[in-house]
Amino acid sequence: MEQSSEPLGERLGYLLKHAYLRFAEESAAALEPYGIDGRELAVLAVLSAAYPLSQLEAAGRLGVDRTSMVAILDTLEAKGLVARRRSSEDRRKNIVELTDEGRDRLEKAERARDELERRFLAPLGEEGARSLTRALRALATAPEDAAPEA
Amino acid sequence: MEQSSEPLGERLGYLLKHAYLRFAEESAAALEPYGIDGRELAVLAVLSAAYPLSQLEAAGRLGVDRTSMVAILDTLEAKGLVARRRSSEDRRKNIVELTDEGRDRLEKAERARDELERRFLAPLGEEGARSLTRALRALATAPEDAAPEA
DNA sequence: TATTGTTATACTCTATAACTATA
DNA sequence: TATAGTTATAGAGTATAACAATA
Repeated sequence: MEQSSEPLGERLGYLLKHAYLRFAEESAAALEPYGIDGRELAVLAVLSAAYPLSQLEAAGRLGVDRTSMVAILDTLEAKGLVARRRSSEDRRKNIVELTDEGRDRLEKAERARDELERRFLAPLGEEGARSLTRALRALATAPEDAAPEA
Repeated sequence: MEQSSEPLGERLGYLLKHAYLRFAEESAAALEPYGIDGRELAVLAVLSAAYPLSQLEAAGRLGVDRTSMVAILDTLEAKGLVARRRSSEDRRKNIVELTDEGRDRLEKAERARDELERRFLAPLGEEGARSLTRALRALATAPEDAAPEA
């Protein structure tokens, strides 16, 4: 008597997890030459905004909590890619800014990430890649949070 | 000067991770009434095969290592859903089988998982859901591993 | 010697609580 | 009192090494 369910490798949970894990693996490899990981790259990108951000603001935009942000910034600061300075307006706040090297690293690593995304999605074809991104966007956000697009 | 990269919420890594996390969250909620998690359900499903499996064989089919399998089976055995017995042919091996209650639980939890998958993918429509599954299947397996379908 | 199950250990990620300095 | 940054701690999850029984 065979089980009625599909093979394990077809289950949605398995597929989502392994698609993510495989991307994470390739992402680590693609960013390795730049000495940062995906999370650090996201922080650098956030900090490249038009106006300077505090640690808490940066954390809020990335959906990480402030204690994690401390650790990430410690690492990035040790690498010389960001600099903290006390806000003169509110001395509780740290303003975090990219160093020149941080800006340079961001630009190069972003190119590598972009190239990786293209390579990773290549097997799907152009229309398939667009369709996947659209679907993931719909699924990644809980229905309650979903803001109707303008 | 605005950054050239897309918003963080559009990055492939972010989308894959959060789509997975959201499914994992809903999956936990959907299975909660049955007293098992997704991993335990997968083990039960594997053990419902036509012929009995050893711990190592079960671990191999799920891609978990044998030390993790020990812990999962400890839990499932404590819940009365599986039973271990020494193989009489090779006394190093544990044959693991579903109990009657395990079989019953598997059936009910599988229905809940199936229902969850449908509900989770509903926003995509029927064709969108099929297309996503197809894409994830292509991405979840590394190109080298990809076996051409018969 | 190699394999199966087991235990112990370590390492990463993340979440929580508590401390400090400032407001 | 509340907020921003920090530190310490604990909890999942996973990987590695070593051990006992058996082959």
